[in-house]
Amino acid sequence: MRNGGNSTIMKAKSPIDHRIETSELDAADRAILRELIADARIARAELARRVRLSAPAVAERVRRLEDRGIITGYGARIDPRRLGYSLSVLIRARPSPGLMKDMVAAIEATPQIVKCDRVSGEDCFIALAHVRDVGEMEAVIDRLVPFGATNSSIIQSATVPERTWDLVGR
Amino acid sequence: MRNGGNSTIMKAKSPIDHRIETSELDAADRAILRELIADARIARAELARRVRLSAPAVAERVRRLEDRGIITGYGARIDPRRLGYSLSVLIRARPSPGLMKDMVAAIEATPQIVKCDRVSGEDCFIALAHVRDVGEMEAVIDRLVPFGATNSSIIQSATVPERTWDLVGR
DNA sequence: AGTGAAAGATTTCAGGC
DNA sequence: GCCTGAAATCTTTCACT
Repeated sequence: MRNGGNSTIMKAKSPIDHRIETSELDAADRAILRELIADARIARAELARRVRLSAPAVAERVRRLEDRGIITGYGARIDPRRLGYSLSVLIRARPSPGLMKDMVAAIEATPQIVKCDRVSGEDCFIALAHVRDVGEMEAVIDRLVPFGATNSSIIQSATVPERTWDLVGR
Repeated sequence: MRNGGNSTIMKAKSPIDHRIETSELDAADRAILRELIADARIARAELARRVRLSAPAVAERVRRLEDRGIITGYGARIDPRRLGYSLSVLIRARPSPGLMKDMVAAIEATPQIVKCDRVSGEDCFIALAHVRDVGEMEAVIDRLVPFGATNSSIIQSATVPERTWDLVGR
């Protein structure tokens, strides 16, 4: 036991200090996760160098992270702007009584909506749509309007641009 | 010119039918994008088989998609639940007059917030936070409260679970 | 631009600690 | 659970179409 001995489960001190402790993961696993979140296509050999293990050891750990469901997959990140989608919109939606199903169907049938969460609170859904222009935005919204109230916010910039790795901790 | 000849730029017919045409991208590029969005770690050789090109041709196309800024990177997808973050929360926030900077600082300093967009409309920010429990959620919200109004929605499920590939079209 | 083949890396599989 | 070393596979480069 060389690296895995100290399954560091730190105790939180203040409510906010819940230390982003990743139960069951040792420092090597966390390092691997951080590297793979930042660059999924890194070579195993290079990854091994960075976390100071051998290539087979890293491969085995990655496999276990996948098996345990911690890593769910690997994806290319694309820039919707470069594909001609110059506007990104967050749409909050609350279906009218009895029209929930229809609104869900409309959301699913609208390809510009690339993600939609069901949420608690005053809204029911929060959807993310990428559209080519204001006209297309209007068209997307008009698809939902028959089934309830909507509230749209155009995304102006990313104040915090994706930093999932912070969840992993050191 | 064998595959790249017909840069299919289809004309949209109805506002919603903006056919998700990916200007300048031919069918092979789009197929490559879809495959890489779905699985970034696919071997070039396998990718080549699927889009029916040779490995060097695919490698060259991928390189150009990266250079053109269409592919911005590759990342491992992780499941926050499996890391102990059992609650995901969308927090809308509107800073009080003059406290915008402070609120941004608070957002940036809160690692549970893994993403935050500046938006138009009645809110200013929409942040995504992963927290371990209700107590930690409260702690995160309490960090923002001094600087303005907030409105939290717990994510219950994913009505549409990430389908960026739909932007790419066929 | 794409193909096919060769050289260089990488990943995987043994066996041992 | 990890390491070293060898075999299989993949990636990259280069000459040619």
